[in-house]
Amino acid sequence: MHVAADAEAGPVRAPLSRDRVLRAAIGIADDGGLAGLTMRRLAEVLGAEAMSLYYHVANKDEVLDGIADVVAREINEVVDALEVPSAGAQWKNAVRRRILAARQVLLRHPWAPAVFETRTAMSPEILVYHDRLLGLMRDGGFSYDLAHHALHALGSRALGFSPELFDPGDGSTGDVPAEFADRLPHLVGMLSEIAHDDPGSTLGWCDDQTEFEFGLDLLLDGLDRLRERSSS
Amino acid sequence: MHVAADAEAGPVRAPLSRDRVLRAAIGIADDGGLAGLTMRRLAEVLGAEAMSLYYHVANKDEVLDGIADVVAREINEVVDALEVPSAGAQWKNAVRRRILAARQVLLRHPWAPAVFETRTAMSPEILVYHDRLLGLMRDGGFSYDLAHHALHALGSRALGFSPELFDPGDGSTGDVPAEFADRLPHLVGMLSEIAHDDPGSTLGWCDDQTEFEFGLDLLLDGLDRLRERSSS
DNA sequence: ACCTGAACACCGTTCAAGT
DNA sequence: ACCTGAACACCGTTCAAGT
Repeated sequence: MHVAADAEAGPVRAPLSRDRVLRAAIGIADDGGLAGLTMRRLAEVLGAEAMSLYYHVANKDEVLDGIADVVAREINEVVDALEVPSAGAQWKNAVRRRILAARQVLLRHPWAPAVFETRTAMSPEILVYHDRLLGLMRDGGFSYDLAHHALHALGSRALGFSPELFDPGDGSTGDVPAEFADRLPHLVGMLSEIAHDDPGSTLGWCDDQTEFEFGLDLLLDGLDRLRERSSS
Repeated sequence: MHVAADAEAGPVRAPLSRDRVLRAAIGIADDGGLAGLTMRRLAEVLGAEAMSLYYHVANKDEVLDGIADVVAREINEVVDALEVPSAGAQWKNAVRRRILAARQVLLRHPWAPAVFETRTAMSPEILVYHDRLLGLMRDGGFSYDLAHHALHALGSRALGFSPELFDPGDGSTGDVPAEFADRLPHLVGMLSEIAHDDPGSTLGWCDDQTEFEFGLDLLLDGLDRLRERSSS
């Protein structure tokens, strides 16, 4: 009787924990974006009241710190499984492979770059990630000084993303050529040529992956040249 | 009498306008950062009620679009005053000077990069800025295809900023070396060497301007090499 | 130890109403 | 045409209270 009554009140919800809170938060962000991640919605998904979260997490900022760290751990697990030789001139390929692998993880969590950028405290896992990247550069013969500059130069590209400030070829610029043709001659010229080169695409289509790799290789090639110069 | 009564009610406030709203918004952001920019605070500064703003501006997003565009116009005014030769090999210096001038404007509006990054619609002034940048590359002999890649590779660096995902040398990493020394050997090694090279500074101090220029020159040098290769 | 209800101090925004 | 008061539907968070 008592047992039946308990059952009627619903199955006893698994107790909350910091870990369950963070996993639920990632699920919400993956499904509906960062805007949907509120403390109230988070509690709802967990079958609890919003105020219960504060027993396991200090505030929303700690939730954001936490999910950034979980994603960074996921990245570290993936890149640590990579086995790429990194001695001498091979450093560049090793770093490149690592960064592109990290990028694949981030593509599964499109909200993560925005969270990384708002964090002020360093996630422990992101520190580990950069430490390993530094290690690969050291294998290539980088001084700490050059490696330090390199980390700054790569910036978020080191983690596999590159915030698109504006997409010079997205629809918003492509569909007003007539109006701005005389005021934006080079932009219009560029976009029409891109459309011509790739007639099947919508005007101004850009391949994110191609552009990411172009910028990454530009930086890695430049760094490799500086490495050669400094070691000779 | 009537006049005195009116005077007692306070001087008649200048009427609102879209322009006054945007200027006030920039003032708030300059003084207290983006977090302080709320519709209610904005109205208060203007001596009006929050709801009055909606007669001049559709919503807060339009305020953010607007102040981004005003800053971009300020940048365009500064860089258009530059007179730097850009023909042939001189393109690189012209682009470099332009970008560093844009950066100086952004340093006066530290909140602006964050706003640029959240805008989805392109600001007309930012389109103009990039159109001129494309023009300089064309002067240097770039194909539209290479110039297009170049804009993607530069990303926000074209506008004079580079979001610091993490500062490998800021205080938060510098003051836990003992605890993480074994887990982060390269990071700790790098930071201690930087501290040694610059004993007067706090551990891990980084010169933003120096790092910005390092990354920028790495990209520009790489692009120049591609330009030479393609034109030969 | 873990969870909750009620309440507070904020947001952006709508809508009907004032001049 | 321009501005406002009252109100709505949200936020994150505190605090005293429940088990």
